[in-house]
Amino acid sequence: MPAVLAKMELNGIKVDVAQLSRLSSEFAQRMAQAEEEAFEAAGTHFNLGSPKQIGDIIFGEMGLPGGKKTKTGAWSTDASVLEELANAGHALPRALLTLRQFAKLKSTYSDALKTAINPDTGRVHTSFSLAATTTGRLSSSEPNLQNIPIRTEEGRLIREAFVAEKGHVLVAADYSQIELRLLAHIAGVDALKAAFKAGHDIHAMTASEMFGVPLDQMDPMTRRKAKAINFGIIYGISAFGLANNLGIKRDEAKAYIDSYFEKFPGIATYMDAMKETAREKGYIETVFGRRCHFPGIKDKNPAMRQFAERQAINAPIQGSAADIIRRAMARMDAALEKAGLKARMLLQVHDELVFECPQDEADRLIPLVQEVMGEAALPAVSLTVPLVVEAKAALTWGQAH
DNA sequence: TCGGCAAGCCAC
DNA sequence: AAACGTGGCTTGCCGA
Repeated sequence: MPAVLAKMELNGIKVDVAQLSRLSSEFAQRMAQAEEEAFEAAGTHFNLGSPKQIGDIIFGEMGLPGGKKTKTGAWSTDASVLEELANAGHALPRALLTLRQFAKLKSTYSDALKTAINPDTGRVHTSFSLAATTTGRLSSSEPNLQNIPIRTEEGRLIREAFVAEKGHVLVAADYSQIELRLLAHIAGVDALKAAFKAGHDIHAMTASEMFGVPLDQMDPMTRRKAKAINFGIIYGISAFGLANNLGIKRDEAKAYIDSYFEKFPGIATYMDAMKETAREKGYIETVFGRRCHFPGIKDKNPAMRQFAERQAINAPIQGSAADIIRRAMARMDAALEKAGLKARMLLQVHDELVFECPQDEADRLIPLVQEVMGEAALPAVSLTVPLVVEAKAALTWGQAH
């Protein structure tokens, strides 16, 4: 296994070539159909892959209500813009969304993964960079296996093409809500810590606190709003960003954020503390004391400074999570060997580890992995929230979730 | 033909 | 003035 200073290569993962080929054909057909519908709706032929031409047609010739502009001043034609127009009943934006979806899946995944197969091993070997991110996360490239689709039904088919060797299974083990748990620990938010200790649905609980809806009457939309806010908090939220994300007015977003800070006052204190630390020291620390530096925190440009402030809010959380899973990975091979397991660690996806093992080994592998990952902060740090690791074995990566 | 930027989009 | 964190890949487009 080649290993150089800044990169490491793990074992590689098997992909089902025939399945990828079937998907490429399927996606090509769906693209062709969407192209036909797009040209029909536009009443003219143009380059459907060119955002600029799309903008000219939709907002120029067709005169549909334009929304956002890109930073160069062109009409934005991104998914949120097209989605709004499609929902208003316009055929061209709907066709373009479909076309974009399948073009993405085909070019970036089903086609590219086939060419990434190493002929010697018959497997796909990514490269993990160890020092490429500001927070201490790994990154993955050539090919990137940390952004394999999962959120849509069609995209999930790509993940189903990652398979175990004959007689083996894949085991996916992921930390449940690790960043929110770390936020609760680092910021010392008792209400959040209590919820995690009790094993409650954290987004539902947040929604209940903020909107005064009893847990047993929680509706999906209210929970969704709370979920977006929870993520926003981790990212150094702004009313503008939340409004954009949820498709609501800025006033409404601001009211949500104010309400959140009122219910969980420890959060605002935490955010201010991180900004101040970054300003005074130039860096923040993860729970293990690893430092992340933010030179932009003193920039004369306010936008640069504010960006650095949001980074300083996010980095202790994201960085601590990166530390924890790295500690688990560092201990994993020895733990597997000690337990007499043949399992191999194949991939890391920020809060998830993927293993391959003989079929009859999975029942022993799963509790071991859960223990190593769950205890990974110890003995250096004793977290005040539990770390929960969900793990499942299956024949494909998609089914292991 | 090549490199780089912009736009867009996939993941956590 | 800008506007929610961390990445990588693909296409279109423009200039060398």
